[in-house]
Amino acid sequence: VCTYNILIDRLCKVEKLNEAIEVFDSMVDRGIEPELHTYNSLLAGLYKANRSSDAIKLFKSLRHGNLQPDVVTYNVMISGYFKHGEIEKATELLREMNSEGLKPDKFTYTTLIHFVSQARDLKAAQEVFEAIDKSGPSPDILQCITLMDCLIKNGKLEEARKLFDDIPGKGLVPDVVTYNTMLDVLCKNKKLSEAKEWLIGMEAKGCSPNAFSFNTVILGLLCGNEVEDAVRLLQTMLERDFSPN
RNA sequence: CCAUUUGACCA
Repeated sequence: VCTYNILIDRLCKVEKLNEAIEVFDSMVDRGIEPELHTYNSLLAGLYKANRSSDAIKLFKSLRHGNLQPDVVTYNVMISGYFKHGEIEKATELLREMNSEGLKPDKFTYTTLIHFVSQARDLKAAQEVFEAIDKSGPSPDILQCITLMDCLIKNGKLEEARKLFDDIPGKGLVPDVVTYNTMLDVLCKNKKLSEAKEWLIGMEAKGCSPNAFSFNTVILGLLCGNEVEDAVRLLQTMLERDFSPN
């Protein structure tokens, strides 16, 4: 069974979905019970291939079987619905998961914030965030980032900065992505020199920049006509085996 | 010490 799970998962990742399904079927034919992981992998694969109807079918067959969907299963389904704009279905699933006594976890929350931020519903995003802040376990760093991103996209750059300053106060440590998000803020704000300082500063704090960091700053420099610096950064980037974009 | 599944940042 382990072998099958790995196989199916790998096939999904390589986007050889049909083969994954074949393997899945042959598993069933042999009387091997797929476990929840198997379903979850397959569901995620189906959504990546935009085959939501198949995913829904699979989800239903799972529930009619003797397996209980777990939080992961719901998360996959919910984000899948969101991606296809089926908001009502997604919220319906949320309710359902509550009634089954399953608690939304940080993945669920991040998905929620992400979605409302895409809908440019800043208020809703902040509400979700505050709800998490109060009720649940301390907000995940990803939730802060997602909210920051939402603020940026709505032009509230200063608030995004403020949120960043709050992060250490919540007992969270800014990670690479947090820095990347801030770099993005600074570039969009035309604070290029600050962005460059941050790029150096984050490294000094033991947080090595990744390809995203470089891409963000290089792009910012180019927009600000600081081509020379951009080129210099590009070279640094190549020295570190990052591929430019 | 290690099998597999879901969320975030540039483009």
